[in-house]
Amino acid sequence: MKHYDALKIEAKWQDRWEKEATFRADDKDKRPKFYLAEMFPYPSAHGLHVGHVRNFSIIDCLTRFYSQKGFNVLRPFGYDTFGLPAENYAIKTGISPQEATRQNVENFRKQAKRLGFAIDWSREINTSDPEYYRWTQWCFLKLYEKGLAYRAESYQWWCSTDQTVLANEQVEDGRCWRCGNEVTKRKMKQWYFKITEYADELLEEIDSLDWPDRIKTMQKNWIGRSEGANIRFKVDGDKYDIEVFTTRPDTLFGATFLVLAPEHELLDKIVTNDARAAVDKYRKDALKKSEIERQENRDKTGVFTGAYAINPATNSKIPIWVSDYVLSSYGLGAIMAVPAHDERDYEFASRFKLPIIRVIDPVDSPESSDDHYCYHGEGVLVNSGEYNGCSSQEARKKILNWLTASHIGHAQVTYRMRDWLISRQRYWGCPIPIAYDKQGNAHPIPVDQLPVTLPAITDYAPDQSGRSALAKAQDFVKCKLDGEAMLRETDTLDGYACSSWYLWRYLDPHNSKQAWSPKLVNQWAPLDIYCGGDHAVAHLLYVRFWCKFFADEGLLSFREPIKKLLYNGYINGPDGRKMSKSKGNVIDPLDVIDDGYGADTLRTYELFIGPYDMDASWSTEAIGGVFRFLGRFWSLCFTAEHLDGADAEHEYRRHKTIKKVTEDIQRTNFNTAVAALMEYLNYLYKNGAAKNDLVAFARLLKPFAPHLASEVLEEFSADDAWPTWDEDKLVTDVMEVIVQVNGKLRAKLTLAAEEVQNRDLLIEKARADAKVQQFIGSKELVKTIALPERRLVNFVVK
RNA sequence: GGGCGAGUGGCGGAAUUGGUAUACGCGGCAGACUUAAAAUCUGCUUCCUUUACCGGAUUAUGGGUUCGAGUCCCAUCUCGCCCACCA
Repeated sequence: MKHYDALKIEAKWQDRWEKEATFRADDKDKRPKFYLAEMFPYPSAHGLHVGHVRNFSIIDCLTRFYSQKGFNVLRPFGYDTFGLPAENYAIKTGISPQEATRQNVENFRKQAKRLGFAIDWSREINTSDPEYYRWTQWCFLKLYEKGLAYRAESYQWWCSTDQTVLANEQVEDGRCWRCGNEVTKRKMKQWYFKITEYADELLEEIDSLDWPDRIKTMQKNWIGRSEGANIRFKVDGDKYDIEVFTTRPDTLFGATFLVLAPEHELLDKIVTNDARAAVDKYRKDALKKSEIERQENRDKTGVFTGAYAINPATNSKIPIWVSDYVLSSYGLGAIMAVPAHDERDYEFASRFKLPIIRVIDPVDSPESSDDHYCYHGEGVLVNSGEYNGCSSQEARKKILNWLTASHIGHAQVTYRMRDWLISRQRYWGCPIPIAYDKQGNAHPIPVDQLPVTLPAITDYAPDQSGRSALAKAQDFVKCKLDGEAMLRETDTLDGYACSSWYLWRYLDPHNSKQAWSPKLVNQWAPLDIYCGGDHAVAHLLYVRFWCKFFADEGLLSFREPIKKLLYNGYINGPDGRKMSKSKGNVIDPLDVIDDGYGADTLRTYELFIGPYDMDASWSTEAIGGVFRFLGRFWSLCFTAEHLDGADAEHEYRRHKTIKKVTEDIQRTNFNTAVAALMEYLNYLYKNGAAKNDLVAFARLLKPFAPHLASEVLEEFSADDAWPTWDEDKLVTDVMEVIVQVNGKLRAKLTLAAEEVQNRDLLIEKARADAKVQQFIGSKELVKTIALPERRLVNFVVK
């Protein structure tokens, strides 16, 4: 007895697809283009996991769907290979990151091929390939040329385990995103990309994107735009001014003290001799605290600097304090404290017995306002001289005008987002193409000398120096530029730089003259659909930033790189917990295939498991249901007798399924598309199937189970063109009508179409039903709702 | 603390503009085939009452709008995610 031998079928088709390069995309094809990609994977030593399979299967389903619909589809694949795991592995084992990466990539490629994805393998890219990172370096130089890559010294997040600085996007809850270690601040000279230059555009264009609202909100929060004012306060009896940022210039009359962040540069200059010792100690302690410690203890602490400032509105002397509740990295690192209308300032003022002056009364409840020192809403100004009686909104404008006219302040927009810190004190990354002369001035490496190749070394471990292991490679460090001896930059680029432009390299992957040809990229990009389950604010913000920059450079003709984003959920272990080796709940997708289920079952199951954007738990039982489904289709095709032709009922079912599956895939409701196919198959299984039915079924199934579908289409000598439905076939002669009494279902009638269309006849038929009669009885009929188009009648009785 | 989203059988989940709640799958029960098991096939499977029919209840809880509410509105509870000393 023959049976569904998934592995045999899959080997046959994978072999054929490989030999025929079936999925190679043609740049010259004139059909409308469709460009899709998943977020390329970091090829770990563990190989593909079920999360990758879900992610790749979503894109593969859409790739095949649009391809079958006749689009010129491009779906590439690549590897994001720079990063800490390979380097840490090298430190542990001595196996070079180059070698480990080579092995991991090979394994990933082999595994991806066993899943039968419709990938154009001729476009494979790898970010640690010198031919790739040569152009990452070129991108860096482009940004440098325009002043958007710069070097500055400041306090940055430092991970003492990984011995490197981190970008703000890589610090999660005060911990390193890689190792989970608590991070602290360290003052270092570092390279940055000026992403804040594009903050407004990045914010404004979010709304135009077909992205999940969740991700859009996260990016908006991350950018965090605030409108307000910068205001200068004179330091009493000194030459210095302290400038603060506030969103509420209307509360200026209530500013009773200033607070500086511990890192503020004027702190040293204004502190009085009496206070110096206490201030120095406070600053030292604050910098030593990790972010976790700062968050755990939110009790306000602080020290008086001994100095005073002049409130420009009241001309009164107000004390200047230092406290770590003011963040050095936001605004100007200094605030005017208005304790009557800001809870943090209120807490601080209460603790240190500082004056509190109310300057805004709520409009609706002026009597009770005495108890509400911390009223932070809008209202009417009091204790504010000439502005008394003015609404707070109005006062905001008036006071800002006065500040501007008298050169004390000006309107200011501030962002929560900071510039992107890109240097890493690690070996396994793209070298920054910069060298320094004897004076320490930075010089870009000329483009014709790229790539600056990462040298092979043997000792990868970073030390406490804050420099990468590259610093020990003397042959690498020493170089000559225009005959002048220089020392190379030994920090490497954040891996996110490598992934900020790969979506364009895919479109011109073998170009040795340019990072990409604008003609080719503008032809294929922007990406029509992108899918991933991570990097909501890091990668997905950076790639938008680079897109805008290169559009300004004339190298791209679009300003947003990704039209539609699908953010897929995770797949947890059968116990509902995150899969991890230590919990012993890891499902290896290759094991699932080799157990006999095959790739078609695995892929279909992962799309059927639930809505693609929700987390799901693996079920070792439920995958059997999908295997049975595919097995039944196989046996219906290859072992059963086929009907000579399809009757009206078969045609109705077929067209209904075509419509449902087509619309569901377009709506990315993959799970219900599979359910519709199961329902159709159950029908065919019971009632027999004609060749037409099976061919249509195979075409609809192909995006989910491409091997089996190909096998069936070959058997019936049919192509894979996406089937279309005929609305006429969905209209039936007889239909079921729902009859309700007081909104409750009481009868289902089977009536001819003409009977339903005739409203009076429909009501008559419905009312004549014995069951309906029973519920209406002798009660008074108040109203009758009859909706032929909804096939529904509702009798309302009293 | 602020913002957003969600709550449907034993389980994963369906219900596209308010119109048959529980599609599809898993699990469970019964039966067929078999010496037996596996596999496969058939039927049943929201809950209560009932041998069965009939009937009643039901989409976290309470209220509202409506001929009709899982879907809309208000309140409450629970969970999830994001932000969080951002001036």
